[in-house]
Amino acid sequence: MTTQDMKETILKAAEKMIRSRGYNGFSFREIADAVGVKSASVHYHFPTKGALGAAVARRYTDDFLSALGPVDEAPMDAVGVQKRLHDLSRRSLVEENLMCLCGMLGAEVADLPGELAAEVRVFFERSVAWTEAALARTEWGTRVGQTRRRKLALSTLATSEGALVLARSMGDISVFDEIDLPAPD
Amino acid sequence: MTTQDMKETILKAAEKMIRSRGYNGFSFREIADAVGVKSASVHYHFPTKGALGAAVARRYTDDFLSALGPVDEAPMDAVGVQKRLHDLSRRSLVEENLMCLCGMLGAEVADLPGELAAEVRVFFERSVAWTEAALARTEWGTRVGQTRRRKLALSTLATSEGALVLARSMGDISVFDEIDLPAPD
DNA sequence: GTCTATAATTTGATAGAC
DNA sequence: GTCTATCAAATTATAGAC
Repeated sequence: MTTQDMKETILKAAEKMIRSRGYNGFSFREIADAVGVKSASVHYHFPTKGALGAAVARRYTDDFLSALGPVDEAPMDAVGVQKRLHDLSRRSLVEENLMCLCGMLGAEVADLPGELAAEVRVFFERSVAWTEAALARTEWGTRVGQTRRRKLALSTLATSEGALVLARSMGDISVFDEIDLPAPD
Repeated sequence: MTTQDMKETILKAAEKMIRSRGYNGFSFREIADAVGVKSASVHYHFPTKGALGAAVARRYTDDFLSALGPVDEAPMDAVGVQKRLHDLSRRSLVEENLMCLCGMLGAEVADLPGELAAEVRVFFERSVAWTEAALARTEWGTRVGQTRRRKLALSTLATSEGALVLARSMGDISVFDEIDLPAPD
């Protein structure tokens, strides 16, 4: 396995652990066990826990934006835009019972190393920006102003993050589907 | 200070720490320092961390439901009901920059002791039940069925929990107020 | 009830052999 | 690059003096 492959493997393992147990809920030793090396080797690739967390968040944000796709290929109706976003959360809940990485880290943000907290913020800023831009292309988006588009983007994201928390807390994945996204109007 | 007072003091300190840093982000020693005793004394009042967490959650849930007030004194319009709920989250964000205890614990739920995870679930069940019952008294609530009332209750709660995460993550409390609650219709 | 003292384990991180 | 070995600190929890 190349160095880059090992880095990728570690990032994947760390992402899964953070998304199910939080930043303070995993250790270098657990990561090491999961990927079949010793914890010193994990430190070789990522010097500190904060650096590992930040790398996980950067990669997650890039993957998330990639999964949303280019703005100019987004649905041309506002509800379709909302659904594309919401379905990403839904999929990770149904398929792996995982939180959104930044929904998890966002709750813990007051206790995170600065470099990681900064990445969480970037995730939300980029996600809001994507949604705003996609909404701007819809018929609804041309009728309303930028303020309204931003409000719908924030509201949709908040609903998705909260829906993950409720569904997992209540021990019933179907709760996620009982939750409605805010109507464009 | 009486035994009951000390228990209360410990519960308050623990609640604040969990709401800002999460269950895995506080320790018995920090609690002890905050209330001016030794960690062994905290163990005298709460034998394990799980028991302390569960006691914090029980107390929080009772306080939260008390703050909502009796269902028969809730607003008689659907939006008013939603706002009463949402304003509780807003207040703790603005006044103390704290998460909802169970929004925080809900994210971490997969890593919590069973007795604590059970209390988190109770919080959401009771909160949904209150909201459903309050909505049932409104004009809107009489027009729609129980399924729609439950959906609005869940959606409103999810939006509030998500709004706390976004506002704190983005380092801008005013984001909370940019987020719209789902319209009753 | 609170304390001192301590057990047993885990944590993030480093040094140095290979 | 990965390992063994280890460190210093922190963790949950308990025993027993006062």
